[in-house]
Amino acid sequence: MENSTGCKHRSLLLAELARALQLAVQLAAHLDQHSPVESSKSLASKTRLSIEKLIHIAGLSTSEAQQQFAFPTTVPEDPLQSANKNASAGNFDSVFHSSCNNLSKKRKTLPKKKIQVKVGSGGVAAALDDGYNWRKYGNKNILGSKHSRSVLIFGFHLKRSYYRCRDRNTKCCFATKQVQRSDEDPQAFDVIYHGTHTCCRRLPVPTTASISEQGRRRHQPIRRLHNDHRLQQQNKDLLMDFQTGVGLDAHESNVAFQLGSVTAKAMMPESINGYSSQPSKPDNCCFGRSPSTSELIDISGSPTQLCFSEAGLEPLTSDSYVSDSLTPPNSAVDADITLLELDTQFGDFSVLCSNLHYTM
DNA sequence: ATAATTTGACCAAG
DNA sequence: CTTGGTCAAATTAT
Repeated sequence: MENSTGCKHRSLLLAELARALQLAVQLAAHLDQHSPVESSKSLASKTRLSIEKLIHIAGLSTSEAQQQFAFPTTVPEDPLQSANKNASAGNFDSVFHSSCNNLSKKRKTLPKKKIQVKVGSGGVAAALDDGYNWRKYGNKNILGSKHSRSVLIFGFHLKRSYYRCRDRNTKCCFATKQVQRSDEDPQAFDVIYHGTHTCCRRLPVPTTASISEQGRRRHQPIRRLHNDHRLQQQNKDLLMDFQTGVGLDAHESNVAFQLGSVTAKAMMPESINGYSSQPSKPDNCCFGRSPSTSELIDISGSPTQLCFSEAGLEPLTSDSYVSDSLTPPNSAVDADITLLELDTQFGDFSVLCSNLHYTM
């Protein structure tokens, strides 16, 4: 029984993969032939939707996939809209709505929507911002995570956070979501939606494509979220959690930590804390001390990449990009290097991206 | 003062 | 007995 369900799930994935590939090929052909912009846009949009659907299917258990994709023509425009559409198809939230008012501490066994968001240059909070107003009402330590080892190294436990719609009382909006770091990808977050919103969205939803777009624009000027102090606060909190996790505090200057397979060892300048938790200062001024010259370096602006290596901590500019600036001064040294990317202007941070091994 | 988040307790499902 | 989901008091931020 489970085998046949699993096969169907796999078939669903493969069929959608083939469709995504076909769309991508068509799009490439359109671009080569200088076809009308509108048709290219349309193809690009279809491709994006197909990929979003793939991500969604991949995130579902086999039974959920069967349940939710009984109507395979339903292509989600975005995670939340998809939830709404399935609801209108009577396949997702009719079930939920029939019992959503039965609020209790009972474990939820109702249908849910799971998506995965990657942290882009906009930071964690921006990546998790789906345009709705959520209120956190609890969190739990996650047990049995694949990353529990890294988590223990960090000295804290991975948590799942529980959010409910802020319009719960005013508009009887019983949508909830859970957020936790992905087991597969430490840079990604799993977001599980329960129920649909009866309230209105605050902002356009950042689609998976736009999230990728944010990633692509990593080195471009950012003109967003200036007035969203709550997002900035969330970013700051997440950063503080991270700092606590790796043992960074105002008095510590040495750090060695591991995130998954990524290891970093560094002598931290005392002013490392100046790199962070300073969002939205009027002049966005952030300084770090160069390990080689002891000069104060202005790393204001966003995003800033700092290279942790045994040589110390150095800011990277877009001019001196990874391949150049991470070349170890002494080629005989084995270096585990990671990048800590800090969006100092907004207090965003993300730990990225590579396990750059130099063995020469 | 008010709003938002954190945290431990509680209850039910597995 | 363990774990998931929620509540509500306490704490923290604005």
